[in-house]
Amino acid sequence: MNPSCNTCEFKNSSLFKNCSSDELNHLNDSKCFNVYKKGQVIFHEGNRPLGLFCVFNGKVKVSRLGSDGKEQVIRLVKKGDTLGYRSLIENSKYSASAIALDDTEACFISASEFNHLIDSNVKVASDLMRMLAKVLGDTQDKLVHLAMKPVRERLAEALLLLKSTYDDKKSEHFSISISREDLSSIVGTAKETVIRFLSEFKEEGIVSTRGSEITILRADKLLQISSLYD
Amino acid sequence: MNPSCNTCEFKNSSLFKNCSSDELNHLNDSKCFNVYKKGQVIFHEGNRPLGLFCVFNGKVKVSRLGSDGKEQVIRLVKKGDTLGYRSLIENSKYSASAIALDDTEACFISASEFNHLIDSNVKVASDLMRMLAKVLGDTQDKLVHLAMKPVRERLAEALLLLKSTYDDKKSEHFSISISREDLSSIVGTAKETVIRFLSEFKEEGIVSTRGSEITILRADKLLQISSLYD
DNA sequence: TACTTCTATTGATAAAAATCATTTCAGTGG
DNA sequence: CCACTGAAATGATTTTTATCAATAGAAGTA
Repeated sequence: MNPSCNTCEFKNSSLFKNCSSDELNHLNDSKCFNVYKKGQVIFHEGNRPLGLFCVFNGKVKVSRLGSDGKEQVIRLVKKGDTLGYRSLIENSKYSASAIALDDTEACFISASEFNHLIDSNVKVASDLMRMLAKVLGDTQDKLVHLAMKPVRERLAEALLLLKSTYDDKKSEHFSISISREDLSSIVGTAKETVIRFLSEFKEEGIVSTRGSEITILRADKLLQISSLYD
Repeated sequence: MNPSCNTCEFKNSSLFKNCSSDELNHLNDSKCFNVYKKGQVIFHEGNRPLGLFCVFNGKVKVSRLGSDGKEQVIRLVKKGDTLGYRSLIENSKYSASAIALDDTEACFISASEFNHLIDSNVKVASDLMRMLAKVLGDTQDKLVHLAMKPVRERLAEALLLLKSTYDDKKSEHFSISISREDLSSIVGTAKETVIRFLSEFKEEGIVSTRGSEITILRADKLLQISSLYD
């Protein structure tokens, strides 16, 4: 159950891929394995970070809440991803919350452990820097698309993002169970608006739904729709 | 005219504040001082970065263009700021263009020089990392506000951003000459929409305009307007 | 099974913003 | 100084999206 860093599935792909065996053992001794139920808060906006999370399994949304209760998803996190490093680096409070979209397991690594690691292993530090640069680029993309694309195209893009993030190629068509509320928070629009365009997609045979589960039948068409403005 | 790194105004505040005198001399020998006219492109979306820019004077917008010709400003850059580092770190093409909003002077530092510096001086690397984290945070803020706030509030925010970025406290009221087109690209809306709300602000005595010059008379009111939803 | 509750869906309407058209204004060059 | 040009400003209209209201459907529970 509690995975060991030295045999972890993500040993060669995570932020810690350039750690030595010793460093991994050390991480393993100090880390703390946590389980979160769907909907549970992993960390909360405004709190001070005590360390970072390495997601072992599940799905997580990083999002911010407006005073009117509206939510905007900033990032989707999947297994193997690191979570909560930005505030840690900046030494500031969390500016967003992380909430499990599914039952999720994550290892917690303390701030001191993490800081020690990036101070002592230049490769990890430079991987971290590249990761930051990549996430910054992704966020800029989001910003530009939010400003320039209409909802229909952003919805197509969001569905493709869900697919590219969470598809583990186990079945012919990618399916995901996601509330319309969450989906609208990714797209940056109202729940009803998402539902309407989703219904359009259904009529066009691009997706199908059963309850809250959405199945993508024609990713090619979604790609076409999403990139009308690119 | 051509400033020396060792006596540069931004020696103690730039990304290079933790360089040794030797390192600064080395930077100085290899750097290249450039002058850009207002409206001139400093680097262009899609090109490969050859180095980074350290802005010595002027104002720069970093923005992306949609296929429909619409522009979205991602970041405003002022003197003392570094420009074009994200693509360099990611080793990818520029995802946005940098365009001078005013006559601008900037020093160009080659990629190899820069990479050598961050490999050899851990402090510079960690400052760079913190800078990335900060810019990422700012971009996430932008994203959330774009998704949640109506135009009137985003315009108030944009005016405050211009003030906080470019005000050098030389006069009682901050003034800036900016085209309505550029302003609307910062806010993420249409030119006419910006003009309408700007007219409202004028009627309310919050700003005044003369041609393309905007003067902020009541920053406090702008703050109030911009944070209705925070 | 019947009931309860939550969520998805659809419809009607209102609000916000974009677009198109026109007029006014400021700066530029003869 | 005046004509010219491009940008700012305003008005009218359309499009897009949000909001409010009601219905239908799924999932869990007694």
